[in-house]
Amino acid sequence: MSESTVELDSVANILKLLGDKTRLTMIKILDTHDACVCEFVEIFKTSQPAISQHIRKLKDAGLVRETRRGQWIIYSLSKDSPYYPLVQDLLLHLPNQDFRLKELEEQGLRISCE
Amino acid sequence: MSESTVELDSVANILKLLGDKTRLTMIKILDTHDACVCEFVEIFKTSQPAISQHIRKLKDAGLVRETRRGQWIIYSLSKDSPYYPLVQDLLLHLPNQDFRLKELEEQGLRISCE
DNA sequence: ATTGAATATAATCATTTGCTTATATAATAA
DNA sequence: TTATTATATAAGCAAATGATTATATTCAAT
Repeated sequence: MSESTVELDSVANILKLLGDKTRLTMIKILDTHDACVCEFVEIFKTSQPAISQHIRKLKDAGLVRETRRGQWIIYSLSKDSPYYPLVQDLLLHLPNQDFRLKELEEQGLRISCE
Repeated sequence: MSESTVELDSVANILKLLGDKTRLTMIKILDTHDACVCEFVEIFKTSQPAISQHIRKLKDAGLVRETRRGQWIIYSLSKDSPYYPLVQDLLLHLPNQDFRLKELEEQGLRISCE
């Protein structure tokens, strides 16, 4: 069969991880654009530590990987995760979140990280 | 497009709900077989109130519906839920759980509810 | 009517979660 | 070297979660 199944317990963990509005939105955004912590801070109007902690969970689960670029750390979806296919299927059911990055650009806050 | 997207917040809630080993297994089982509380009690080797409370959450979210049959209440997937397509996609990534019902039958515990 | 079986609900409690504040680290710029 | 910016980490705390025990409800059988 073409569907790759994974351990049920692991899937439950992934779903718990994505069962959070902030993290789910992050992943949806990262599906189309890499981003840094400071951008998420703006988008979610919350504290930097809060964002860092969300990101760490996603990173610990292997869903996201980081690349340092100067003083910024750019986060992106880790496409080689065994859960990537599952996550992709999930994201199809979510409305596009590009408007959030658009808002940032209008405020001139997106460029600040590049 | 053919994909039906739903509110991101609602999806986060559904994922949180399914981000629990017990509930996720329940849904996977219900995808192929209706079941009653007493069967889940046997399968998960946990207390009856614990199972009832899990079921209530699934019911409150509209993922599951109940049908009384004598003294038993039979639970089944609610296929008209707006989240049914999402759930179906999810379940494809999970290993089959039929062995759990098979074990029940071998112990003669499945028939007890019919 | 009474008993028993299946299920639900309520109260309680320990654990987990997600935030906050405060502080540390790492890279850049002056 | 010192200051600044981006990010991480730690500690503390309130709220949410999932179990347990005890009790209520509902239907069936006697």
